[in-house]
Amino acid sequence: MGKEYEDMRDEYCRVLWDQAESLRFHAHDHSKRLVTVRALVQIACHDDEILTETQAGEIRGVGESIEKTLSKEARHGIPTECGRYATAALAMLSVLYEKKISCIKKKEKDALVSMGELLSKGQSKLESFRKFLALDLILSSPGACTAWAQMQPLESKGFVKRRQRINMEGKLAFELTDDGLEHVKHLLKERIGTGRIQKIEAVRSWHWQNSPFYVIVDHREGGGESVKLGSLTRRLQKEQVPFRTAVLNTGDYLFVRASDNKCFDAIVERKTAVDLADSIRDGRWKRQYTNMVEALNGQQSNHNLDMSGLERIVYLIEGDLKRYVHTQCGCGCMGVGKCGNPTVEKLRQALNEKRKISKVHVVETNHPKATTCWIKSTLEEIARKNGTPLTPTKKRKTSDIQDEVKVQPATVMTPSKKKSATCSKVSYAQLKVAATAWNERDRTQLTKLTLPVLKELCISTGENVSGTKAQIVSRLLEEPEPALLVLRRRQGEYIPRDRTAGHAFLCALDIAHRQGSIGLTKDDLMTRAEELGVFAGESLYYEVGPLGYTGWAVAKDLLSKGAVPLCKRISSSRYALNPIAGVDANRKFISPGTDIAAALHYKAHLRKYCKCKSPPPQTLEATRQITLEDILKDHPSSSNDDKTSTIFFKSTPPTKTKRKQSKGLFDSDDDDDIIYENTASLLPSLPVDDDDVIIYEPTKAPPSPQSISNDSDDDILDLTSDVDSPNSKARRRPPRTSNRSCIDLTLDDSSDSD
DNA sequence: GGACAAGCGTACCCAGATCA
DNA sequence: TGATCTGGGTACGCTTGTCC
Repeated sequence: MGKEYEDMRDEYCRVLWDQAESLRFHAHDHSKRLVTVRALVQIACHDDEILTETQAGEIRGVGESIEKTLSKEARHGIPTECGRYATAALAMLSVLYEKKISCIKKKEKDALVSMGELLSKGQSKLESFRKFLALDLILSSPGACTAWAQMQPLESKGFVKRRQRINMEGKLAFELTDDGLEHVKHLLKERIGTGRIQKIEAVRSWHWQNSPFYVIVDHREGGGESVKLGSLTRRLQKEQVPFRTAVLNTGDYLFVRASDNKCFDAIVERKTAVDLADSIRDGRWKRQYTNMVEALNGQQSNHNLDMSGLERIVYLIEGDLKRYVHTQCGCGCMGVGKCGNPTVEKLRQALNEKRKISKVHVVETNHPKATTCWIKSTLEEIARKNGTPLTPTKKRKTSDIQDEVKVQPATVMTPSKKKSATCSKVSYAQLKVAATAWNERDRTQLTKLTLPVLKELCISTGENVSGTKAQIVSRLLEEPEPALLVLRRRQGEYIPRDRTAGHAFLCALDIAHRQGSIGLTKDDLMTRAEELGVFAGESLYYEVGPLGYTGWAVAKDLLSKGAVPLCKRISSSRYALNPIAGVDANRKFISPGTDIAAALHYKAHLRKYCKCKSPPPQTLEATRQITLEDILKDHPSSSNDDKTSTIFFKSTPPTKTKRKQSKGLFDSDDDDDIIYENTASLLPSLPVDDDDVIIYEPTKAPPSPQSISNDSDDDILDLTSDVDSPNSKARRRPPRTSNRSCIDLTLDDSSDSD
């Protein structure tokens, strides 16, 4: 039996409420108080149990200082009053929820609750020692009431809408939004006080006896408080990933075949940002690496496990390093996690050093959820490659059911937005003929095909299906897209269209990223994107209307669209690719912006849009073009067991990828491989025949980077390049905002004007 | 089976409002 | 004052139905 823990959400909210109250009397603490209340509401509305301050600290809006307050002030064993809520946020949501439900039942449209009613009813649902101030006091001084202050974050979260109603008490009325309704339904039921402590058991295993493959989790990960109390094991359980915990000498996770205890694919070391900094500081980083190398070489064993199937080491880095920079010491050390720890730059340097090593992969995720999804997809892929797909719906043992908290039903894989992608009317045989003609670049054969077949082929290869037959055939004869872009489109995730401003920005950022820049300013990005020639319009600076169009409007989409935005602002004035992977609403793994940008940039070179001389290396998994095998394997009627359009994430061992040359175990590779090595293992790959060797046939081989240019890493954009551009008409010279020339593109970031 | 048009959805872009 | 946010318009691409 695992140790029992306590859900601390209510207690943390009490602590933050008290802190917000104490800040009420100091005008200069106003913003600090707002932050505290916002954090309080975030914790109050959090879906899952929060067992530790570390877990609380993972929540958006809960920073380091609040985390510290929680660890100092929170006490265990305080039950919430029976039938009451510990926070005003939940009490008010409960009032609005009841009103909304009654309106839905009565088929009334207006579910508004007046401010006065909200206060009085909310008070009755709140723990007895908490009070809303009187309505007139709140109206005269809205910030005075900490209970009422919790309404604003609820509005910001989109749970509640505020309306002006002159005839209602307080002249304001509130309504639960549809989003809010969906979210609070279970939350309110679960969080109402029972007068006793809710105990939660640490999850130690799930269904591993019944599965052909399972994950072994180091028991310190599975149950250790310092590493977030097995939040990951509960997530594994939620995702129906079979696992058990055990003491591992090396690594945190292993993928094991049940029949013979053989480990497959990777030995995984998970590190949070702070843990990474700590381990570098105290020497564990080197020690653990040496141990893992020995394990990989068969010089070390873990209990009865057969380690011969291990092919690589994976570092799973969880969380944004920058978020944990310690500034409170005031000494200027800027250490991650605590004073004296290495800085973000040092950590990045350490990770980049690991990326240079073949057989070592660094995967960055933004959240334990993304980490879980990576583990799940890797295990699925291992099982699939070894001919025994996971069957998570096997009959459960009673003991397992007892161990369970709440297991969500198996998530349905994201269906394609396009109907035709999943509801193919084209038979496998027809598609095979079409794909073969496509593979051989045979225009005559392609022209003989029917339009539906050609359109199906377009979908499989990621091309648009519109246009006449001749247009479609011509489109299909272009260089194939990188497989990663085809996958992302099918996931319904945002990709800027070809030759738009967004496409150009990502190409420019890709170059900067590979040159080691820590980000580009708006001006710099505009200038570089313009000079690439990727943008099909006259100019990104084209002046239209009183304000003048700068093409910059699309930047907001790059920063916001999709489950994992492609870009991020790294400071108030600098933009960079998002290096961190994540998951979408259906818990499918989403590749990071760095990979998508590399794929788009590579495509721009394949199709001769881009004039630069620094194309992404052909050796990257992100630039792997879609192949005949990919298309056929993905057809619902292919021989594959999986009849859906599910695309697994292949964990391609370096020895089997199309690397030009492997210099041997743990030797540094060419610099070309450095940047993208990190997520190569994550990149999706349509199931491939036989032994997964990816071979480009000479007839369809993409132009090598060398053929496009024989550049070195520090090459510059050669705008005198004789690459034929379809957009070869004279381009308007962008208005210069600085003295930067194209040569500036080679400058390292330190030289960037800001 | 192919071509075409209408209707619809989405990405892109514009322009005014708001924020820092 | 410059940057960002946001709502609305436009163009493009996709789906579906119809006609040849």
